[in-house]
Amino acid sequence: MNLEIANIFREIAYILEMGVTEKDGEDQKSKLGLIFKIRSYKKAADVIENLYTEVDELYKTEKINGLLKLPSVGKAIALKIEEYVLTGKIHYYEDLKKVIPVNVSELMNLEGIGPKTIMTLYSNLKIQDIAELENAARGGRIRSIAGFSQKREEAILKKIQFFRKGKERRLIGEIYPLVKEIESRLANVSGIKHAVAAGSFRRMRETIGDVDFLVSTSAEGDNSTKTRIIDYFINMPEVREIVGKGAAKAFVKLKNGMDADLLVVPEESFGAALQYFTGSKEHGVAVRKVALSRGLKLNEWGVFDANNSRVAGRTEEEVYQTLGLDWISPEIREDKGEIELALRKGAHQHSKKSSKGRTKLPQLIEYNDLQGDLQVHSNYTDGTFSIEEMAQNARIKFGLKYLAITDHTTSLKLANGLNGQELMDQSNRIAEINDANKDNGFEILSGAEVNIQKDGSLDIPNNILDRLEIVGAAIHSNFSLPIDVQTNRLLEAAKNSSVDIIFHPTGRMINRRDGYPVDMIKLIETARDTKTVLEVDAHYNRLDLKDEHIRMAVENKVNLVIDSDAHHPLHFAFLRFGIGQARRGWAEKSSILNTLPASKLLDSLK
DNA sequence: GCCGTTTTCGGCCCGACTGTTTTCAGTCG
Repeated sequence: MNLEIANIFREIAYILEMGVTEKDGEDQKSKLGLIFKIRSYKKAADVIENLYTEVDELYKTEKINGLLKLPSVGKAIALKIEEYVLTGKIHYYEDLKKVIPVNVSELMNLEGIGPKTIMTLYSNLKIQDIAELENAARGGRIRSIAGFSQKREEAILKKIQFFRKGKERRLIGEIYPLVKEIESRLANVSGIKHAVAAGSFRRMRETIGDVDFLVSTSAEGDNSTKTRIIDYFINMPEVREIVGKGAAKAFVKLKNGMDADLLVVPEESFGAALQYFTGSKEHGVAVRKVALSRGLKLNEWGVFDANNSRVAGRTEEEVYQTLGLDWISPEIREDKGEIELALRKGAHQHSKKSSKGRTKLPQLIEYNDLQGDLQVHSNYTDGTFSIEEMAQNARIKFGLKYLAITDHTTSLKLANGLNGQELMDQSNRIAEINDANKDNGFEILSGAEVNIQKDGSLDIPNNILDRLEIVGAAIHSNFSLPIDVQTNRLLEAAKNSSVDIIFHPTGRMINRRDGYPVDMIKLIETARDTKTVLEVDAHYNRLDLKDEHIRMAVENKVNLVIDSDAHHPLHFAFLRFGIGQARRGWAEKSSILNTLPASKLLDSLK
């Protein structure tokens, strides 16, 4: 429901935007009014898309007043939401569609095509969607429109190609090594002082659309240095195509299909540029508003006072501080309450953005806070290495103090799941290994990743499970049951006295499948009441829980763990992505049990 | 169309690049 409404509001905004400059007769003032009306619809769309609760639920309990409490939702938009909830339609939108029957949302997917271009294409050639645009371009009809050239026509065909290929966002784990490699190479180019991959990469988002490299140079005004840096960037071996370049910027397409940008700034602007290019867009907009409210202006070159002289910009800390804000970790820069909490006392009070009783920014878990890993697989099942090899790598290469071997259980035939007797044998083997390595300060815990069956029962009896130290339960089958049945399976598992942790609670695979439907509020409440731990699976194609669920769990005082789900010794590196995910969910060290030493961790389980 | 310890009117985030209608509108992040 929320996504449908958000899409309608966004489409309304685009259609209004298509007509803005057409109103020649109208004065500048009403034109401006329309621009801000458009912005209002877009803002409302963003808010509704990101809501925790469905608007029809909200409407059911609080009627129109509930809608009006949402930020960027006023009377006109609330009435339209109400209309959609009650009738499934918004007649204002239907009417606009009658006048301009164009699939704007689809055409907007083409890079470089915006509302104005879409309007021109429609009024000249009656083009309504990408298929018709492609036909017109192939037939050479685009170039006949005033202001369009053959070059533009070819560019459009190219953009359609890119769209067709699927501009899928990359999983952060897939591109992490390459981005880090480019980042460190840039840092070593002479003339560059700092080099950072900013954007969603720095915010540790699950998926990355493009990478923004930011570098600073001490040689201010020295254009030859900047040119040399830009030349270095566009000539890197990873570059397939140069999309564009200016005096201080360059855009390229990498051989792996990903877009990458470079921005070169002087050292005294580095902090402001880093703030700007880290985003998110919403966070940046909100921070610039804070600047305005204090009579300052913020852009990528610095913070400027009323006389337009720079008062900050060298470091990010300095930028935030000058605006009266505490420095905010990149992972939570989403304008979801962090700015209100970062405001130093005295400023603001009434905000529609809630942060559930918080008065300060969270002290996020740090990237070196984990002491152990509680979901690790060995060659007893579908892992590729022995228990000893996994343990040795965790200890020596990744600095961990303990891990739990949690191989699959019997009903997971694909993974050669262990039965009760085999689990006991493995547990004895683990005891032997621990005995033989008493002095290395590392402990292997016995465990299992038990299957939750269709009715919520487990495929290993409790009297066996109770002899293991870590029991994780997970769903691996029957994904398409309805939400109430699926949720009940998980609730039954959580209520099981032998189950310590629910592994990868939603079962999703990013970019591949959505996961089974779960009533996450019920699961979180049950986890809280039964002292069951929820896992943040750190494998970059899972990252399960999602950030908003982590935040809900933390607010409800549910304990979490971050596990690599390692099937190979190198997979312990995935823990970084799980920590990033936990940080994006506002998790503090105290919420994550495997930041504790093994003995205290075991004491904290049910 | 939304918003408000400068509140019911008059504001609303900002700059770079592109292509071309050579002075700026359109698009993007």
